[in-house]
Amino acid sequence: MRIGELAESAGVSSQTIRFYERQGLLAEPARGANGYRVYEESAATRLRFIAMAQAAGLTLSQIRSILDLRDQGTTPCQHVTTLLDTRLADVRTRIRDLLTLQTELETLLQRSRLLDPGDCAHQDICHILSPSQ
Amino acid sequence: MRIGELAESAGVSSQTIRFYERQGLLAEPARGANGYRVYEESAATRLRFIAMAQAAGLTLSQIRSILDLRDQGTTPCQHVTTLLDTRLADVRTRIRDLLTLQTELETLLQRSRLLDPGDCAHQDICHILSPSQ
DNA sequence: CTAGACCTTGTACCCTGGTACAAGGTCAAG
DNA sequence: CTTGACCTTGTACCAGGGTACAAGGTCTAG
Repeated sequence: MRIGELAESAGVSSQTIRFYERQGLLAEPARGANGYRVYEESAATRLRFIAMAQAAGLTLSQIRSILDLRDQGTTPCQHVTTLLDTRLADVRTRIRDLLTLQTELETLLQRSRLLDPGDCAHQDICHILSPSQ
Repeated sequence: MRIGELAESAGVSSQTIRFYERQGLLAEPARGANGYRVYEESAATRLRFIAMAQAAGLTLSQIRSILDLRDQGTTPCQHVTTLLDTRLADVRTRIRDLLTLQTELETLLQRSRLLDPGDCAHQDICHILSPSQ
């Protein structure tokens, strides 16, 4: 399988595959007589794994750490669990922060409906976003 | 007021103030005989506004667009309202996405508790993150 | 034999909001 | 007169996940 076919089957670009290779996510593949990269089916599996892990919100370097364990022959399940746990905590924190921000934005927008732009003083820049809550 | 004092009073670093100046968020201030930047009180107001707008989730370039209107003598309220409206929609979308991700992560972690690492096959890389949901 | 679709490498760039460092100038206190 | 805290400019760098482009090689169909 050449890089373009692999890219096609994984739904990424050839450039992305070379990028992943540089990042250590994909091993350097065999080369044909012409110097073209020649991939085995396992590369497609690996790309699918990367996509799954990205969808779970892991970074490429975290994903690499998983793949490194696997390549060393270690079952990475415990590490994966730890990463997902940490990620879940981050997501929960982020959700809380965004809910707070949502409320804040709603308050500001309500204020904007009540305030008259004609009253917006120069020194405040804009009275919607002013310290006097 | 010199840059260090302004920075202190605004809770940012001197470097950040120079960065904002380069980004067009702060006008170039007057200079003392020694070449030092000399700020008026209005610079502190402006920095406070920037901090407020950042807390509302606006980007520096959006904040600059608000400040530009104000500097041209236009009341920026309508523009601010539009930006906050758009931002609120983004925040809501982001919250929905994160809630979906949270559920997904919980599902994966539950799966990790049920699966035996000893069963994790090499070709899957890790069975927790495997396509067979 | 040539067009065009593919492949190679290397390098630079995108965004965002800064941070870090170098090499030098200025000023007040001791 | 020196030390240390401050200031100046310019430049480069960080994460994260790629994308873009240049300049060239290769292969296949017509």
